[in-house]
Amino acid sequence: MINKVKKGISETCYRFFSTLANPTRLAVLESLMENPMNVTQLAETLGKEQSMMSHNLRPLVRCQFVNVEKKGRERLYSVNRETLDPLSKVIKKHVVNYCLSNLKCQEKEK
Amino acid sequence: MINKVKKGISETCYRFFSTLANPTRLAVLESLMENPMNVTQLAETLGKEQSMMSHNLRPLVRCQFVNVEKKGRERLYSVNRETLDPLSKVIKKHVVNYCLSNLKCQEKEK
DNA sequence: TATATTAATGATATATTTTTCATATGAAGA
DNA sequence: TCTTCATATGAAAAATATATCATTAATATA
Repeated sequence: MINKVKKGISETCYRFFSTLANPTRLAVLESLMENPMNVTQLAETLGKEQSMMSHNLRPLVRCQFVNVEKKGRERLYSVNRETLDPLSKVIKKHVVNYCLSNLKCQEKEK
Repeated sequence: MINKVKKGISETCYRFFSTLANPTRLAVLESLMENPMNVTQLAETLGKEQSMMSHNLRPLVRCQFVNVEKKGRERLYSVNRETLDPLSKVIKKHVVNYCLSNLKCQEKEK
Protein backbone atom coordinates (compact mmCIF):
# COMPACT_ATOMS: atom_id res chain seq x y z
CA MET A 1 0.00 0.00 0.00
CA ILE A 2 1.72 3.15 -1.20
CA ASN A 3 -0.52 5.77 0.36
CA LYS A 4 -1.43 4.55 3.81
CA VAL A 5 -5.00 5.42 4.56
CA LYS A 6 -5.31 3.13 7.52
CA LYS A 7 -3.90 4.38 10.78
CA GLY A 8 -4.87 4.31 14.43
CA ILE A 9 -8.37 3.04 15.06
CA SER A 10 -8.85 2.62 11.33
CA GLU A 11 -5.97 0.19 11.22
CA THR A 12 -7.40 -1.80 14.10
CA CYS A 13 -10.80 -1.87 12.43
CA TYR A 14 -9.21 -3.00 9.22
CA ARG A 15 -7.56 -5.97 10.87
CA PHE A 16 -10.72 -6.70 12.78
CA PHE A 17 -12.89 -6.77 9.69
CA SER A 18 -10.46 -8.40 7.33
CA THR A 19 -10.09 -11.24 9.79
CA LEU A 20 -13.83 -11.78 9.65
CA ALA A 21 -14.17 -11.19 5.91
CA ASN A 22 -13.51 -14.75 4.88
CA PRO A 23 -15.98 -17.57 4.32
CA THR A 24 -13.70 -20.22 5.77
CA ARG A 25 -13.08 -18.28 8.94
CA LEU A 26 -16.79 -17.51 9.30
CA ALA A 27 -17.50 -21.21 8.99
CA VAL A 28 -14.85 -21.90 11.62
CA LEU A 29 -16.53 -19.43 13.95
CA GLU A 30 -19.90 -20.99 13.30
CA SER A 31 -18.57 -24.44 14.11
CA LEU A 32 -16.76 -23.31 17.23
CA MET A 33 -19.93 -21.51 18.29
CA GLU A 34 -21.59 -24.94 18.47
CA ASN A 35 -18.82 -26.51 20.47
CA PRO A 36 -15.09 -26.08 21.09
CA MET A 37 -12.81 -28.27 19.01
CA ASN A 38 -9.23 -28.94 18.09
CA VAL A 39 -7.82 -28.32 14.63
CA THR A 40 -8.22 -31.88 13.45
CA GLN A 41 -11.88 -32.01 14.42
CA LEU A 42 -12.44 -28.66 12.78
CA ALA A 43 -10.84 -29.90 9.57
CA GLU A 44 -13.08 -32.97 9.61
CA THR A 45 -16.19 -30.96 10.37
CA LEU A 46 -15.63 -28.54 7.53
CA GLY A 47 -14.08 -31.09 5.16
CA LYS A 48 -10.90 -29.07 4.80
CA GLU A 49 -7.20 -29.67 5.30
CA GLN A 50 -5.68 -29.37 8.74
CA SER A 51 -3.07 -26.91 7.58
CA MET A 52 -5.73 -24.73 6.06
CA MET A 53 -7.52 -24.70 9.40
CA SER A 54 -4.32 -23.73 11.19
CA HIS A 55 -3.64 -20.96 8.75
CA ASN A 56 -7.14 -19.61 9.20
CA LEU A 57 -7.19 -19.98 12.94
CA ARG A 58 -4.12 -17.86 13.36
CA PRO A 59 -5.71 -14.50 12.52
CA LEU A 60 -8.81 -15.41 14.52
CA VAL A 61 -6.68 -16.11 17.57
CA ARG A 62 -4.49 -13.07 17.02
CA CYS A 63 -7.57 -10.84 17.01
CA GLN A 64 -8.88 -12.88 19.93
CA PHE A 65 -12.14 -13.81 18.33
CA VAL A 66 -11.06 -17.31 19.26
CA ASN A 67 -9.38 -18.59 22.43
CA VAL A 68 -6.95 -21.49 22.67
CA GLU A 69 -6.49 -23.83 25.57
CA LYS A 70 -3.57 -26.23 25.61
CA LYS A 71 -4.60 -29.74 26.55
CA GLY A 72 -1.73 -32.18 26.39
CA ARG A 73 -0.65 -32.26 22.81
CA GLU A 74 -3.86 -30.88 21.45
CA ARG A 75 -5.28 -27.40 21.53
CA LEU A 76 -8.88 -26.63 22.16
CA TYR A 77 -10.28 -23.70 20.23
CA SER A 78 -13.38 -21.84 21.34
CA VAL A 79 -15.06 -18.58 20.38
CA ASN A 80 -14.91 -15.38 22.36
CA ARG A 81 -18.60 -14.96 23.02
CA GLU A 82 -18.17 -11.67 24.79
CA THR A 83 -17.37 -10.10 21.44
CA LEU A 84 -19.07 -12.39 18.95
CA ASP A 85 -22.49 -12.39 20.58
CA PRO A 86 -22.99 -8.60 20.52
CA LEU A 87 -21.37 -8.46 17.11
CA SER A 88 -23.83 -10.91 15.60
CA LYS A 89 -26.65 -9.01 17.24
CA VAL A 90 -25.61 -5.83 15.45
CA ILE A 91 -25.40 -7.67 12.15
CA LYS A 92 -28.74 -9.39 12.56
CA LYS A 93 -30.42 -6.12 13.39
CA HIS A 94 -28.88 -4.48 10.35
CA VAL A 95 -30.02 -7.35 8.15
CA VAL A 96 -33.56 -7.17 9.50
CA ASN A 97 -33.77 -3.38 9.20
CA TYR A 98 -32.09 -2.89 5.86
CA CYS A 99 -31.48 -6.07 3.95
CA LEU A 100 -34.72 -7.98 4.15
CA SER A 101 -36.90 -5.11 3.02
CA ASN A 102 -34.45 -3.75 0.48
CA LEU A 103 -33.26 -5.95 -2.31
CA LYS A 104 -30.00 -4.22 -3.07
CA CYS A 105 -28.22 -5.92 -0.18
CA GLN A 106 -28.44 -9.26 -1.92
CA GLU A 107 -27.61 -7.87 -5.33
CA LYS A 108 -25.00 -9.75 -7.25
CA GLU A 109 -21.57 -8.12 -7.44
CA LYS A 110 -22.08 -6.78 -10.94
CA MET B 1 -14.59 -20.11 -5.02
CA ILE B 2 -14.79 -23.79 -5.88
CA ASN B 3 -16.02 -25.19 -2.57
CA LYS B 4 -18.66 -22.86 -1.25
CA VAL B 5 -18.43 -22.59 2.50
CA LYS B 6 -20.50 -19.47 2.73
CA LYS B 7 -24.24 -19.81 2.67
CA GLY B 8 -27.25 -18.27 4.39
CA ILE B 9 -26.35 -15.96 7.24
CA SER B 10 -22.71 -16.76 6.67
CA GLU B 11 -22.96 -15.35 3.17
CA THR B 12 -24.58 -12.18 4.45
CA CYS B 13 -21.91 -11.82 7.10
CA TYR B 14 -19.24 -12.35 4.51
CA ARG B 15 -20.52 -9.51 2.37
CA PHE B 16 -21.00 -7.35 5.44
CA PHE B 17 -17.46 -7.85 6.65
CA SER B 18 -15.72 -7.82 3.30
CA THR B 19 -17.32 -4.49 2.57
CA LEU B 20 -15.82 -3.10 5.75
CA ALA B 21 -12.48 -4.85 5.39
CA ASN B 22 -10.82 -2.19 3.31
CA PRO B 23 -8.74 0.78 4.45
CA THR B 24 -10.12 3.10 1.80
CA ARG B 25 -13.71 2.33 2.65
CA LEU B 26 -13.02 2.68 6.37
CA ALA B 27 -11.51 6.09 5.68
CA VAL B 28 -14.60 6.96 3.65
CA LEU B 29 -16.81 5.99 6.57
CA GLU B 30 -14.69 8.00 8.96
CA SER B 31 -14.96 11.07 6.73
CA LEU B 32 -18.69 10.71 6.20
CA MET B 33 -19.05 10.24 9.95
CA GLU B 34 -17.78 13.80 10.33
CA ASN B 35 -20.11 15.22 7.74
CA PRO B 36 -22.01 14.14 4.65
CA MET B 37 -20.29 14.81 1.33
CA ASN B 38 -20.46 14.18 -2.35
CA VAL B 39 -17.93 12.05 -4.23
CA THR B 40 -15.81 14.96 -5.36
CA GLN B 41 -15.44 16.33 -1.86
CA LEU B 42 -14.65 12.86 -0.59
CA ALA B 43 -11.95 12.46 -3.21
CA GLU B 44 -10.43 15.79 -2.23
CA THR B 45 -10.62 15.01 1.47
CA LEU B 46 -8.87 11.69 1.14
CA GLY B 47 -6.56 12.74 -1.67
CA LYS B 48 -7.82 10.02 -3.98
CA GLU B 49 -9.33 9.83 -7.42
CA GLN B 50 -13.02 10.42 -7.90
CA SER B 51 -13.51 7.16 -9.74
CA MET B 52 -11.83 5.30 -6.92
CA MET B 53 -14.26 6.86 -4.50
CA SER B 54 -17.20 5.86 -6.66
CA HIS B 55 -15.95 2.31 -6.90
CA ASN B 56 -15.55 2.12 -3.16
CA LEU B 57 -18.82 3.79 -2.34
CA ARG B 58 -20.79 1.25 -4.31
CA PRO B 59 -20.39 -1.69 -1.90
CA LEU B 60 -20.95 0.64 1.06
CA VAL B 61 -24.23 1.79 -0.41
CA ARG B 62 -25.27 -1.69 -1.46
CA CYS B 63 -24.81 -2.91 2.11
CA GLN B 64 -26.50 0.27 3.27
CA PHE B 65 -23.72 1.37 5.53
CA VAL B 66 -24.00 4.57 3.56
CA ASN B 67 -27.08 6.42 2.31
CA VAL B 68 -27.35 8.51 -0.84
CA GLU B 69 -29.51 11.51 -1.42
CA LYS B 70 -29.88 12.98 -4.88
CA LYS B 71 -29.47 16.74 -4.94
CA GLY B 72 -29.66 18.14 -8.41
CA ARG B 73 -26.71 16.72 -10.25
CA GLU B 74 -24.78 15.79 -7.19
CA ARG B 75 -25.29 13.03 -4.67
CA LEU B 76 -24.87 13.45 -0.98
CA TYR B 77 -23.45 10.48 0.86
CA SER B 78 -23.93 9.98 4.59
CA VAL B 79 -23.36 7.12 7.01
CA ASN B 80 -26.03 4.90 8.45
CA ARG B 81 -25.52 5.69 12.10
CA GLU B 82 -28.12 3.23 13.26
CA THR B 83 -25.77 0.45 12.31
CA LEU B 84 -22.35 2.08 12.47
CA ASP B 85 -22.69 3.51 15.96
CA PRO B 86 -23.44 0.22 17.72
CA LEU B 87 -20.92 -1.51 15.47
CA SER B 88 -18.10 0.80 16.50
CA LYS B 89 -19.13 0.37 20.12
CA VAL B 90 -18.67 -3.38 19.87
CA ILE B 91 -15.28 -2.92 18.25
CA LYS B 92 -14.10 -0.37 20.76
CA LYS B 93 -15.13 -2.61 23.63
CA HIS B 94 -13.29 -5.53 22.08
CA VAL B 95 -10.20 -3.42 21.59
CA VAL B 96 -10.29 -2.19 25.18
CA ASN B 97 -10.90 -5.66 26.63
CA TYR B 98 -8.57 -7.71 24.49
CA CYS B 99 -6.23 -5.66 22.37
CA LEU B 100 -4.84 -3.02 24.69
CA SER B 101 -3.79 -5.47 27.40
CA ASN B 102 -2.66 -8.20 25.05
CA LEU B 103 0.04 -7.47 22.53
CA LYS B 104 -0.79 -10.14 20.00
CA CYS B 105 -3.57 -8.05 18.49
CA GLN B 106 -1.07 -5.57 17.11
CA GLU B 107 1.42 -8.21 16.00
CA LYS B 108 2.77 -7.74 12.54
CA GLU B 109 1.48 -10.11 9.91
CA LYS B 110 4.78 -11.97 9.65
C1' DT C 1 15.21 -42.69 22.52
C1' DA C 2 12.15 -43.95 18.80
C1' DT C 3 7.56 -43.50 17.31
C1' DA C 4 3.03 -41.70 16.93
C1' DT C 5 -0.05 -37.92 17.34
C1' DT C 6 -1.42 -33.20 16.90
C1' DA C 7 -0.58 -28.92 15.16
C1' DA C 8 2.10 -25.01 13.03
C1' DT C 9 4.98 -23.10 9.35
C1' DG C 10 6.88 -21.72 4.77
C1' DA C 11 7.03 -21.26 -0.09
C1' DT C 12 4.52 -20.70 -3.96
C1' DA C 13 0.79 -21.20 -7.15
C1' DT C 14 -3.82 -19.59 -7.47
C1' DA C 15 -7.59 -16.62 -6.77
C1' DT C 16 -9.62 -12.36 -5.47
C1' DT C 17 -9.75 -7.53 -4.74
C1' DT C 18 -8.37 -2.92 -5.67
C1' DT C 19 -6.68 0.82 -8.27
C1' DT C 20 -6.08 3.19 -12.42
C1' DC C 21 -7.18 5.33 -16.61
C1' DA C 22 -10.16 6.16 -20.23
C1' DT C 23 -14.71 6.74 -21.27
C1' DA C 24 -19.72 7.01 -20.64
C1' DT C 25 -23.95 8.78 -18.37
C1' DG C 26 -27.01 12.17 -16.52
C1' DA C 27 -28.56 16.46 -15.13
C1' DA C 28 -28.41 21.61 -15.28
C1' DG C 29 -27.66 25.87 -17.48
C1' DA C 30 -26.22 29.00 -21.47
C1' DT D 1 -28.83 21.81 -28.45
C1' DC D 2 -24.22 22.40 -26.76
C1' DT D 3 -21.39 22.74 -22.85
C1' DT D 4 -20.19 21.98 -18.24
C1' DC D 5 -20.31 19.78 -13.94
C1' DA D 6 -20.84 15.66 -11.11
C1' DT D 7 -20.69 11.02 -11.07
C1' DA D 8 -20.56 6.16 -12.64
C1' DT D 9 -18.72 2.38 -15.39
C1' DG D 10 -15.53 -1.00 -17.70
C1' DA D 11 -11.35 -3.26 -18.63
C1' DA D 12 -6.87 -4.28 -17.44
C1' DA D 13 -2.92 -3.78 -14.41
C1' DA D 14 -1.34 -4.00 -9.80
C1' DA D 15 -1.70 -5.38 -5.20
C1' DT D 16 -3.31 -8.66 -1.72
C1' DA D 17 -5.13 -12.68 0.20
C1' DT D 18 -5.81 -17.70 0.20
C1' DA D 19 -5.10 -22.62 -0.47
C1' DT D 20 -2.01 -26.23 -1.16
C1' DC D 21 1.63 -29.33 -0.28
C1' DA D 22 5.66 -30.50 1.90
C1' DT D 23 7.95 -30.03 5.97
C1' DT D 24 8.89 -28.90 10.72
C1' DA D 25 7.82 -28.48 15.69
C1' DA D 26 6.03 -30.03 19.99
C1' DT D 27 4.24 -33.28 23.08
C1' DA D 28 3.09 -37.80 24.76
C1' DT D 29 3.87 -42.57 25.10
C1' DA D 30 5.87 -47.23 24.08
